[in-house]
Amino acid sequence: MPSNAEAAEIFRNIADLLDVLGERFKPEAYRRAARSIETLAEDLGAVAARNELGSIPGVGEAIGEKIREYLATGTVHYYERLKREVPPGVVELLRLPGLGPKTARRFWVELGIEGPAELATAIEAGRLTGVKGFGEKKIDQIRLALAAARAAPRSGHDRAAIESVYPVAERIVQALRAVPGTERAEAAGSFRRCRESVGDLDILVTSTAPEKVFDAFTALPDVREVRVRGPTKETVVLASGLQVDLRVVEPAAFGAALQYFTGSKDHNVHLRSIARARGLKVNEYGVFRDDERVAGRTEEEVYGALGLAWIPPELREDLGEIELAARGPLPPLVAQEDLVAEFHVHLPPTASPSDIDRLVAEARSRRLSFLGVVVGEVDADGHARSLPPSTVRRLGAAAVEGLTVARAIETGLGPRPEPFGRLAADYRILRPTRSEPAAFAPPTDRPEPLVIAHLGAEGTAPETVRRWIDLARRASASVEVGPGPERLDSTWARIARESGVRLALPSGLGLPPEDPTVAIALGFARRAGAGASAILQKRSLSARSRSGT
DNA sequence: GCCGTTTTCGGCCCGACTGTTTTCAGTCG
Repeated sequence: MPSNAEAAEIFRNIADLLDVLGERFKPEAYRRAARSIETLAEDLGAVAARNELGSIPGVGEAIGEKIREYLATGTVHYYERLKREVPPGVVELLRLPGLGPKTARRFWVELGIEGPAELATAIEAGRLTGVKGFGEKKIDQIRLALAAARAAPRSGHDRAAIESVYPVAERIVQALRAVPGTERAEAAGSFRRCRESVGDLDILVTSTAPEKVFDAFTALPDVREVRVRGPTKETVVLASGLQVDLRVVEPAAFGAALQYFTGSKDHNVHLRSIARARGLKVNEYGVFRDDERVAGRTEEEVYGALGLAWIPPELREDLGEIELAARGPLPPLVAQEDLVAEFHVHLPPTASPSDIDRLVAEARSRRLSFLGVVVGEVDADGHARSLPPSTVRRLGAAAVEGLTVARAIETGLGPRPEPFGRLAADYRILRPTRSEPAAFAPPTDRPEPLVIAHLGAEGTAPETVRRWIDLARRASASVEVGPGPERLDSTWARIARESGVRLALPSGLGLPPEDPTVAIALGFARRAGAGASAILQKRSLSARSRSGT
């Protein structure tokens, strides 16, 4: 079964092999294609069927042909040939930190070393001593890297889920903001772009006393190792294994540095080619014409100097956003202040009328205009439970000026469960079940589903998710987006949005202020290119009731 | 191998840091 992920993996492996073979530009070309394919919101097969492989950034004639070969046969001849040319162990050498293609190639060609085990033996036998370019420190470094790789064979390439990085980023940024001399401190990189997973955490600081910032950074409680420390950057590894890069720049360069360290790589490369075309140079210190800095203090300035509108970080993947920004300001993406409706709140079965009062009070203080509370649900075993009748009654009378209060039931597909027969509900939250593949038709019973939740539940096949999104479209329902295994990530959110399905985002009601769920859900929706109109709102509901029943 | 307000050929982002070098190569992001 061909998959985008496997195709990307093949092209990445081809890049590594070409690297070891000493190719100059092809490896990056294959990696670029791999990155594009990975973030594609659609199956390669579907794109190929429309004859549109060439529209994928970084995919041209040659790679397009290899994709078609892969889709048809499951393999790529070119890849198989390269694998026969290079011993597998030589590619493994590339995984060692500090050891790149040039060195791996030298080991292989000059010393006949064909893998990590042979390299270790060679070092212990003193075969590297006296070889040009290998001093004592370098050899020690390699020995340590080999030992680390033996102890944890697959570490170093793991990416952390963004929700787990949030508290870490928050803590570090706060700590650095507290350092005397710090003017600004921000997390950048894929974290700021709100990617689902984060490889390294990038932190950017402007300060009048950089040394103090580096000292505070090194002294953070969970720093396990300092990997690099220079006058403008430092890299540490936390106890969790997360690598954190810190850069300190002068305030006049903050915008340029933030832009640069937010990436993505492809986005930045594209920006620079535009700069060159205009006789400009972009780096992390600013936009320069000859030696004169023409922009740098803010990101808006940097984009402006290149003739572009500012681009939200979540869109910076070089997937067409730059071309859009060249034509004028981008349409606004959904923002925190658009999240004025909460459609999916659970209360414990023991909830009392006064719990309702508290919930309503919180909804008002958050300026929500809609509050939907689950009053009855069917759990995974088919057992139904509902809130006490007195609580439900209180809910019915809870609406206040400016706040609509609604009752929801949450069920799987199929006939409405009997226990809810007399329970008045305003809408239904549908929870997909994997065991109902034949039932992909819009339910006709009332109330109709408004939200499809828990869709990303672990183990759900992509094809099934696709069918649920299609069901949502036909039923005019929305799908939940956000972090965690039970909501959809930004790639799926984009697929949903592009097929006209609204996205349901949490409002944060009932969550502590430091909980990142809302920020991440918002980030995913923004990555999907969603504006406020793509989000399920109170008015989406009123529009439905007017046109329906 | 890709790509084009610099190009259909000839480029391919740019700088920091480390180690090994007396001026640079390799790696990394």
